[in-house]
Order: sequence, then structure tokens, then C-alpha cells
Amino acid sequence: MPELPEVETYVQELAPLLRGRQVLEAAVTWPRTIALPDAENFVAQMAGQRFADFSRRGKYMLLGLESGLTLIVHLRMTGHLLVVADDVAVAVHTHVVMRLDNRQKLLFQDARKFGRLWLVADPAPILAELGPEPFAADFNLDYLAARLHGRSAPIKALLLDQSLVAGVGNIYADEALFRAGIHPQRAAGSLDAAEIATLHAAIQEVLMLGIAKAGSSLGGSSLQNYSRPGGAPGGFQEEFKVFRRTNQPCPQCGAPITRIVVAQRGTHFCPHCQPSA
DNA sequence: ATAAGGCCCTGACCGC
DNA sequence: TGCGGTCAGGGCCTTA
Repeated sequence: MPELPEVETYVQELAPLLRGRQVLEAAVTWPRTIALPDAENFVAQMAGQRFADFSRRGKYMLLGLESGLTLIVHLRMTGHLLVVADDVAVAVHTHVVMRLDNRQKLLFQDARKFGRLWLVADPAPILAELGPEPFAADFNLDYLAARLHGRSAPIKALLLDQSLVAGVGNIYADEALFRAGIHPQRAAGSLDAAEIATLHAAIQEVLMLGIAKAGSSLGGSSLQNYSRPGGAPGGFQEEFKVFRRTNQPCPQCGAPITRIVVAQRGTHFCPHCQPSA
């Protein structure tokens, strides 16, 4: 599941491939992929659009078009965007094809069909519920403390809440909590000031490390399902400390990593380094 | 308002 | 080998 680091890398790698390119025609084969407008209007409106600028907000990719419209893409679990030559056979799970003006085509593939595309004049309503970017000034200790104050939900659940901080998903939530030495089931409101500060730093650090890895030409990315926009597979086994390392030794103390379920999500932690209370 | 659970999907995996 | 069942999970929706 692509999270902020992978989406950031995606955007950076897509930009040079798409900037200035015009969409000659679009086709949609799984209409539910298109969140806005409906698939028919999406196809009609995408024709002739030219890609201009590229950015990211949380896990959303924002592909700005010269017309002023924005193509928003959320990969969710298994979505991929890739640019291939026009004559490449379209693989299974390809739900959107956009033929470009340079004998290439932009594909959206998604085995699980959770990913979504929007074509809108104003991205703001789509992004309205997102919290601050993890590296922005408004994601600070005062903010985090205020948002955690009084909350009984497990801290892991709040880290997954995109309105608290945008872009953290299941992988980096587990990694941040491990780095901070905080048990994922701790009631969010029970964290003291020192723990909040440690967690705040840990969130930024694991995301930064993720970006460095996802962006490095050798390291590839984190995820089995993640592949580069050009189509080459990203590296699969990431050096995560705890994520999906059930029963493997903790890199800090050697205790076996434990897997539990928190907020309906598989959750991995070290019971020794992340004591429950 | 908050918390918890279901839902969408299908490839991977497991046990028989 | 084949087959049925279970699991994974981001964001959205419903329920309490």
C-alpha cells in the first residue's frame, strides 16, 4: 500500500514523463474507478488535456492540467500509474488508458479496484478533510498534543486517521510507533509530552527514510505491489523494522516481533521495546 | 463527537 | 491437483 513516501516518489517520477504531454483519448473499463465525474464525462473531458504540474497531498497525487482542471489519483492498496509505449499490450487489471501524443500511453492498473481518479476544477473539496502534511509547520507538537488530548482510541488508530496527519498508513504507523517505543494500543490521550515529542519526530523520520528509499535508484520502494511509473518493478523487501516481521527478532532487543490487530489493521510491534503501559 | 464495525475487491495462501 | 475458505487493507459509510 503506497503511503506518503511512495506517492511522493511516484509524483516525482511521473512528472518528467508527463509534463507537456497531451491526452489524445481516454478509455475507462471499470467505471467505478472514476470517482468524479462519471466515467462517460471523464472520458469526454480528458480528451485534449495537457499535463502541466505535479504535486501531492497526503496520499493523493495531483496532476494539474493546462486547462486548469486537476486529475487526482489515489492508488489506495494496489493501484499503479505507469507510462508505456503505445504498442505495449494492455495488462490485466488495467482500468483506465490514456493515449498520449508521444506514442505512449498512461495506464491506471489496480487489481483490487480500490483506487480512484477524480477530474475536477477544484481539488479542495476532495482534500478538505486532510490534516496537515507531516513536514509542514502546522504539524507541530502543540497541534499533535491538542489532537491526542482526551482521546481514548489507540494511538495507532489515530495515526491512520488522515485528518490528524496526512499520508501515514499502516506501514509507517507501525514503524513510527516502534521508533518512538510506544505500544500501538496505548490510549492516545495517555501519551505524555515527552512521548508526543518522540512520536512526532519518529513520524517525520520514518517518512523521510521512506522517501529516501523509495526514491533511491537502487533501493526501489517498499512494497511488493509498488512499481515505478515506467513499469519497472520497485524493490520489494524493504528494511522495515517491524512491519510484517512477525516472529522475527526485534532489531533493537531480539525479542520476537508480535502481530496484533488494532483498528482492523494488522499491527506489528516489539513487546519489549514498546511496553503496553 | 468519538469509536467500532462493515464494505468494497481479488490475489495469495492454507488445509484437505 | 483442485477447491473452498480466509485474509489483507484505505477510505468511506453506518451504527451505537
